[in-house]
Amino acid sequence: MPRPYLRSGQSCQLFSKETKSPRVTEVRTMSYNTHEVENKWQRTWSEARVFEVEVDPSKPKFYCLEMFPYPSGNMHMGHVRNYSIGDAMARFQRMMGKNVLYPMGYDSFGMPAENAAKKEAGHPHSVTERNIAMIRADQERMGYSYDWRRMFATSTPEYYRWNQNMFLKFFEAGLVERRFAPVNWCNDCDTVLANEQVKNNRCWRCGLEVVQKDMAQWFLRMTEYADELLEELDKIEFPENVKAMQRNWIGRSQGAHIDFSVVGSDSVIGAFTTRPDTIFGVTFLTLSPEHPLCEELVSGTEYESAWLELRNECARMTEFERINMLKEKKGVPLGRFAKNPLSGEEVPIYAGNFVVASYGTGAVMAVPGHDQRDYDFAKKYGISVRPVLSRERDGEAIEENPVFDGLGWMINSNRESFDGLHGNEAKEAVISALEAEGTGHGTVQFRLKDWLLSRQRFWGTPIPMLHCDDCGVVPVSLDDLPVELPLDVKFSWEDSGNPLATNQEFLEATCPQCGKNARRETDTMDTFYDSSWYFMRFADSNNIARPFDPDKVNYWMEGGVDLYIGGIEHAVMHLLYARFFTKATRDLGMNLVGEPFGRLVCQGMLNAPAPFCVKCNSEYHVENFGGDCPNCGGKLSTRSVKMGKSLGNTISPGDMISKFGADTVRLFILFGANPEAGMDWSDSALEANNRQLNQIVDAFKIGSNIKSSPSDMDNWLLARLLDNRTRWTEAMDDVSLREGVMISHFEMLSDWQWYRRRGGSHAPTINRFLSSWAEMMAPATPHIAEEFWESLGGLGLVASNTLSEISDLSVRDWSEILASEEYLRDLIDSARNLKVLAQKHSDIPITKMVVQTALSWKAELAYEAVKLSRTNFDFKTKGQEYLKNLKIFEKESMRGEIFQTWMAMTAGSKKKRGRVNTWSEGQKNLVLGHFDETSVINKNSSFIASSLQIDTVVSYSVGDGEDVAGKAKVSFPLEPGISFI
RNA sequence: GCAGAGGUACCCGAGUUGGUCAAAGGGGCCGGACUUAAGCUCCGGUGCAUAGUGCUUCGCAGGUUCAAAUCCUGCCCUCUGCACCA
Repeated sequence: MPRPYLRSGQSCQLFSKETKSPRVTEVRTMSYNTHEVENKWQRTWSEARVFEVEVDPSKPKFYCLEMFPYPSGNMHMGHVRNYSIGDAMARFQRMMGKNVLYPMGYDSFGMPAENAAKKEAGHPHSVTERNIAMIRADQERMGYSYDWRRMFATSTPEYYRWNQNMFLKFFEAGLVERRFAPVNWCNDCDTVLANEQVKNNRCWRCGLEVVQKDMAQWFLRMTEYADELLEELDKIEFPENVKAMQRNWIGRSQGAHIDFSVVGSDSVIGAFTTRPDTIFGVTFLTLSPEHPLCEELVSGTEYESAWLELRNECARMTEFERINMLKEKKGVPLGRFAKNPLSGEEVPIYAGNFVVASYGTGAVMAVPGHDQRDYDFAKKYGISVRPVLSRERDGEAIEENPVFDGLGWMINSNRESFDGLHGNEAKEAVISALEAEGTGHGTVQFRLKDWLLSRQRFWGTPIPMLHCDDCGVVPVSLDDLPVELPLDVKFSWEDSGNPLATNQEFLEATCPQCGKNARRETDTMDTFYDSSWYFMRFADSNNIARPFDPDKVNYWMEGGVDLYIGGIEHAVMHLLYARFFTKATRDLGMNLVGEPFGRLVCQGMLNAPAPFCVKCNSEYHVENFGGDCPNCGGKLSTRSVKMGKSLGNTISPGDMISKFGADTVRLFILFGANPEAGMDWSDSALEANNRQLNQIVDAFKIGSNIKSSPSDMDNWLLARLLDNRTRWTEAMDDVSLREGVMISHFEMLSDWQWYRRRGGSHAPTINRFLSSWAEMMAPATPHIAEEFWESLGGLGLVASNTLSEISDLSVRDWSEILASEEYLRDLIDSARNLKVLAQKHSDIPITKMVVQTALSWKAELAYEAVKLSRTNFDFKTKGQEYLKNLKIFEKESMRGEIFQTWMAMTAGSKKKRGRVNTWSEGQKNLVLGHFDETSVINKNSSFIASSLQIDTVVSYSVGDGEDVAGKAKVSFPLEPGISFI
């Protein structure tokens, strides 16, 4: 049973306040008081608590989440786009009857708060609190439907105590490690960085060049999960580029670890290679200049100084120099030799600037015969080249440049049984031989490193560990959590480093093992740790006994977050950490799911115009608009580039809301581009969307004040409603928001306008149409939709209702009324074009249109053709035979014309397909139903006449009147001959 | 160099299981209606031709097909990520 969706006897008061102004009554477009409307509904929603949800196993759940923001002050347009997408989907899924979890929180630990605190000599805590209040107010102003009860900030002890709690559990499980390691250090930020946070050897945050330091650091053993992280990428619904980036980052490569013993020494050089099948082609080894063995090998020899020079050069090089220098491969001999474990050959050892210390073992077995880089190196230093793979079976291995680096057949092995093996078989044979002789083994190498977790910063989660002189490194006991950050800390530019390190009160602790004094760890956690599990906390935000209740998490997280929306910049870091974390907590028994995110949508860039110099190919700050290029003095043009502070081409959401209202901003954002696509900011497009919204307001105003009289158009309107809503539901379900909004905010309006133009005016139909329309508008423009809903007397709130039932419409066959209207539209369209042409042949203005519809035998033929086409009749082979047996075909004089018509209907010509293939279902129904074109045209003659701006329209079947302008011959079923007088 | 995404009319942008595609929608521009007047709203136009179903077009060049924006091959260009990764 369809749910009743209207209260009876409602009078319409839609925006009656607006009509007070005498000016407005003249203006045909209604505008509305956005602030009043938006405030009113935001208040109503909040009071009715419609967005508050709880676990309810009887309903399907939908977890809609946006990457929570770092609170840096006011909300910016990128946020607006992110949340407008999420909110539309959350609201849509609620309408679809889902139990929707849609939370918001703040990722509030991090460096910027420290810097701000220094600037104003305050505390990061107060800076953060203030910023959270600002961004939250902005979010509320946009009307986002969050369950605010679940809100939290990660910088509160209520949250970060669970960071610590889980850290200790990871520690117990052996996932935490403290070790000395060469780390990436940023002088500006005064802290180490994880590998993921170094971009082109620069700090991801401040851009300063990263230097290497050796320090004791805390690691999370993410590499334990490397395989699973890689393999499950195939199963999850991430965009391809994100998957590619993660695969790239994890960088699994399969190969062999091979030990080369150093001649005249006990040392062994382990090398990783993906091509063990080329082992017989090794003619030298290359170590990274930093390799510890280098020093040992050259110490006290004539080679020492050259090596030292190379090592120092590599160590002090800036990034720019390094890139430049690496165009040239450079190396020095170390004066020693290593023994190839399979061939027994002794090959020279080099140090090379191109060998990366941190990848693999920092040593490369060089095969110049089959590796381009090794080949170039060998040629430069006069080292021999030995090809050991052939392109063909039983072929030769030849030295060539560029080298052959594909898989081939082994040859020139100086041991039995290897020659003739190919590709993977060859690799396996070599590995088995190495394993049998204890000189190597098959192995997998990852580019992914363990997660370097510790930061030497204040504003983060304190790592809950203690340093005891007697017991060493000891975990804080679970009962002593949280280890809180002290609030009585002053920040200033003079003090560099971590204030925790000098805070006596914080530092002093008691060792839980021996009871003596201990020193607290002063490193805090990388803030990516905070965001690696926040989505699970949202399932149970206010739990004070544990991070989250497993039952709640398992309900909400089943299959992962259903829709996760955020920026592509987190493709590797956040998304990889969170995936790892979820698997780790799963293995601790805290949750069932292993992959945190189901469908991931990465919103596109938001661009805005900025001055641009074509010649210099660079963009400038907006203050240069109208001026000349600061670089070359040439004329500046405009280009759309990513919105950002550096160019000043930002748009303030607050200003836009004040000017046009939240609904217009949301409509613009959603209509401007699909979520994944980049989008350009345009003031004129924003204004156009505002006009569109005002037109809709106008439609509702007219629609609820109508004199009622039924007509055929009512069925048409309901048919359009059914079609639109079906397509809308599909589009929205697929997160194709642009398409969804196009239907709900554009096509619905133009259908409404056509209905009105055609004289539609029936209150029950209109009510039905408008109330469904109000629902369809709710995800994108919720405030105005709610206003419409109320004015129509709808029950409850659109925000909490499920979509009203329209299945009663779908049982009816609307194709004929749709086709008939389409016929009329097409007729007017072609007549309009023809009229222009006809006018050229006439000296006096055209006043009359004559429409000659096709003769009945043509309609009969069409009927036969359509009927046959429904049975998958093969017109090509059997069509002519069928035609010849028809009664009409008996008239010999007409056979030529009949044949032509039949062919046009069925087989078509080379260039045009037969009508049975091109007619829509509705058109076919018209043909089958013996659609009376003449009477439809005559019935609508005055409408057609006014559309075409002529006086009279007459229609008759060919032969029933004068053949004006000889148009009888072109008449065809559904394509009448049209002439103008 | 490797990987991923792309190149559609003045602009943005849909369309890519081949056919109803001269190609949705929006912006801009143009015309008409309404109006004292519009920056509002409504109707229409916006490749060329034409009293009609014709021609040319979807980065460039070929190919498959009765039929290509859509499929295949090669090339050019743009964006993004990774990069002496062994």
